Amino acid sequence: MTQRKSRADRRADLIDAARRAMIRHGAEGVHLNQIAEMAGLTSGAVLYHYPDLRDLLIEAHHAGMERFYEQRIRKAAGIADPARKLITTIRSGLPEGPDDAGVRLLCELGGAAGRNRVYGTLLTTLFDRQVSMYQAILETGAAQGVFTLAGDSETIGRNLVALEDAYGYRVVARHHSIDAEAAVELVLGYARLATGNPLTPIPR
Amino acid sequence: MTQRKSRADRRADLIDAARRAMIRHGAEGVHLNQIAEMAGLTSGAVLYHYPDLRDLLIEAHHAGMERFYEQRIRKAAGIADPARKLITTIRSGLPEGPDDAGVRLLCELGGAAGRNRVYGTLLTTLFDRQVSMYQAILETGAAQGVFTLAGDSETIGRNLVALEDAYGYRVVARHHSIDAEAAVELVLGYARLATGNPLTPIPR
DNA sequence: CGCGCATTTGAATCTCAATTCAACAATATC
DNA sequence: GATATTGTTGAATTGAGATTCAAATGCGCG
Repeated sequence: MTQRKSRADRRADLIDAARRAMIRHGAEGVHLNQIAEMAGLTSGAVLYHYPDLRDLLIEAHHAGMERFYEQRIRKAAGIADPARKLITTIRSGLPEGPDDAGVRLLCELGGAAGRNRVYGTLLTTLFDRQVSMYQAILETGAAQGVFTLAGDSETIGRNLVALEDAYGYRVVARHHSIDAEAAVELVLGYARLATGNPLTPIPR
Repeated sequence: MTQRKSRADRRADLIDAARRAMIRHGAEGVHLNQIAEMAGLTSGAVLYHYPDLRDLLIEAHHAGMERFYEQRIRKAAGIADPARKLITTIRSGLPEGPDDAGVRLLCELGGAAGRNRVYGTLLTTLFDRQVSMYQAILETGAAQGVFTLAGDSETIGRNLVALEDAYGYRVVARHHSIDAEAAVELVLGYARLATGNPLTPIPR
């Protein structure tokens, strides 16, 4: 038998297994057995912890978003210079390649969000948090005089998140000319226009 | 029995039924019986025309995209003034509300495009066509001197399509403050920045 | 140690959608 | 108007995945 675990540990495992299974099989096409297999358990054990599969899927999506957001914050955490911070943040919002797990999961959710209120709310909340994150960077840069904002910070923030989203989809769908690098450059291009800062990859 | 129809007519009906069924139940969660019911037939009849369901779904997605794209072209067709044409085109790329069928179907596809090459290609192709559409408008406006482009037309076109995409998702997911109107205004805001044209709703 | 509870299995069962197909009905063909 | 062809049904079958549950197993604890 598989290593026996405490309730909390096992639930954490299952959330992670569900996340990975959804990336492979789709947010809605995923099957109980696939999640069980990912976790190295039988379907009965999964059901023991989550009698309603939907609860597990929601928790898994929630966890995936939290992980995605936290990672972005962490990557930009130590950077004081607003220009460098903005560049780093933009990079962290785009997939590293077509198989990037974090972005793939978010993409899976897009369609379901139109039919499912819970998923819609989840995605909407993430969007707003990311906008706030950008606003903070933009306002700081403006206050320091390194950014000359071409509009209010909320609008620019929204556009940055929107562009990331959309180009993330392109990368994941394997657009022939919009790969991970090109996507970064496209978003950076808008950021330059909106901040009046050259945002060179390695600013002095 | 339901009215009997020719092969071609019935297939057209089924494509439309599949499109509507997918919008209601999801691109991947849709069932044969739901499509049959939408078409007013039994599952056997559907299978008679499409032994492999996937073929029907692909054709339905293809038709949905074609319809979406053609509609955009048609709405802007008679307009000579580049500024008005750009405004109209932007409007036509965004959903009219959270239940907009055209955009809903495209959103459904986003997640699947990462796992399914056919869907990925379909979406990528649509993206590129829309970019070309915008490029033509931008270039015309620049040639006439009414637009002062803040970058090359391809980049601006890509950003316009990307913003439409992303805000379309927000509207469909019922974002509390980004409704259909706000989405139009956000994309227009970028278009103003990129073209240097005020793009007022009713230009003289 | 041994009791008792929590976790997991595996097999049996249930459920529901896909699939098959013989029979039937509408339409076309001559 | 007879016959062939095409489209459709409805009922039977199959199959895959969800669900249930008694039994087995590991673990904490007195």
